[in-house]
Amino acid sequence: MKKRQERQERERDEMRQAILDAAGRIAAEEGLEGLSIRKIAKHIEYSPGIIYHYFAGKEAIIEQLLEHGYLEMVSDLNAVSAKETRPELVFAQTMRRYIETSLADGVRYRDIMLNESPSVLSHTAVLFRGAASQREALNLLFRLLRSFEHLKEKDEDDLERTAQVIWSGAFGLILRLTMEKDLPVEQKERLIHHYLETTLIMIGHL
Amino acid sequence: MKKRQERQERERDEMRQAILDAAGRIAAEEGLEGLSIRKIAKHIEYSPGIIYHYFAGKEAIIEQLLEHGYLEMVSDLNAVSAKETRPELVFAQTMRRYIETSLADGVRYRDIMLNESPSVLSHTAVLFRGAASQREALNLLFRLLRSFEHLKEKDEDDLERTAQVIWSGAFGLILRLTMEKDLPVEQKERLIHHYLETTLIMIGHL
DNA sequence: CTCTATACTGAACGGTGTTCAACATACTAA
DNA sequence: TTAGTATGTTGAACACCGTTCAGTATAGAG
Repeated sequence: MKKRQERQERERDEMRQAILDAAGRIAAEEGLEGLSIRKIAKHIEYSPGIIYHYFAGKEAIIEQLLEHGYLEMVSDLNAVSAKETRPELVFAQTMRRYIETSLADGVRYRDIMLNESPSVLSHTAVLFRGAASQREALNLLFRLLRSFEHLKEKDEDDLERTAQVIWSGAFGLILRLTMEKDLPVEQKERLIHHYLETTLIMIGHL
Repeated sequence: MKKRQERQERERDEMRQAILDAAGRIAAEEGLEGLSIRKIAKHIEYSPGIIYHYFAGKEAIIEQLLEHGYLEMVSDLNAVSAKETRPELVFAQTMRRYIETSLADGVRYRDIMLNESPSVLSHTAVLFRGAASQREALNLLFRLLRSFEHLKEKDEDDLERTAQVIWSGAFGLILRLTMEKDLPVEQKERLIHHYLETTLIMIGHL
């Protein structure tokens, strides 16, 4: 009978999830750098040591946390691009959503705590590590590019690199906008707009 | 007589510099996250407490460290752009240098220590905070753009935003290249090339 | 020769991630 | 049913960390 094994595994997963949930709540409230093993332990009402039976260490927990958040976001982006059909609009809307969601998350992680630079740093990390599981997002963008009429036959590798360049651009833009946190909303908007516009110009002339 | 005051001030500066030097050496050897007040203290053969007579805290030291490195780099870029005159070439060479120097720094900070993700994080921080004192770099890029014949009369704000978008793109590209550390050199090269090319296409059609 | 400002120490506070011997409990095999 | 093993769990300990601060030494001013 392997019922036991199943249940054991399920319980293990539940514990892992409980740890991740606690970690998520703490990170949301205090920022990533406010997250500590001991706090998680207190939250789930166990002793700190136990966490190492379920995760290799703090890093592993953070990694899981960020990966989850990031994948959630990408699936969100996919939903957007299903509604519209004109390539330029799909592109613009998707990228805009990506940028805005990232910024919103940034505020969530940053403004809650008064602490200045370490949190900025942690936000950078969020984006950064998110990007590590980013193939999916890149694929999305790749498909987006393919949907442009004049890129239908373009060389695969070239298009892939173009996608990377565009993605990197958005990535950098988000960092800059996060950084200059006191930039008026209106000016942020203009920067995003400009980014989308110039990128579309570029796409148009490939 | 204020000779005394002068000397006192000089000594103060020397101590500050000694602290920064020690911090720099440690950061170069162990990465930014390996840097600690206590290690600095040991390095300069003083007790940890004294450091707080010269700096507000660890953050302040790191800030100084990064700002210094970043400014050095920008002045380096200026030197490059003085030699060549054709706008496209100046642009390409400057951006390439920026990217490559950043990557080289990345390796210095990362590969020396085996430790995986925290150092990646710290590298991100290097670029990120560097960017905080980045007006200078942006100005450089702005002037670069102005040197293109067809942009001579372009709207100031528009060009400024274009510069920001381009800069952000490079920024993001560097992060991506740092991230995927195992990418073959040749492929990195192709990505950089592609970035420069597409960006130039974009500039050409503004 | 006091006095005061500055430099400096070293212990302490309250954290951190991580490890590990020991114990408890649940389940299997005899 | 019982002995034995695998798993879950604890709590103390280790070796760090940034930061503060009472107290001491030292050097220059009056």
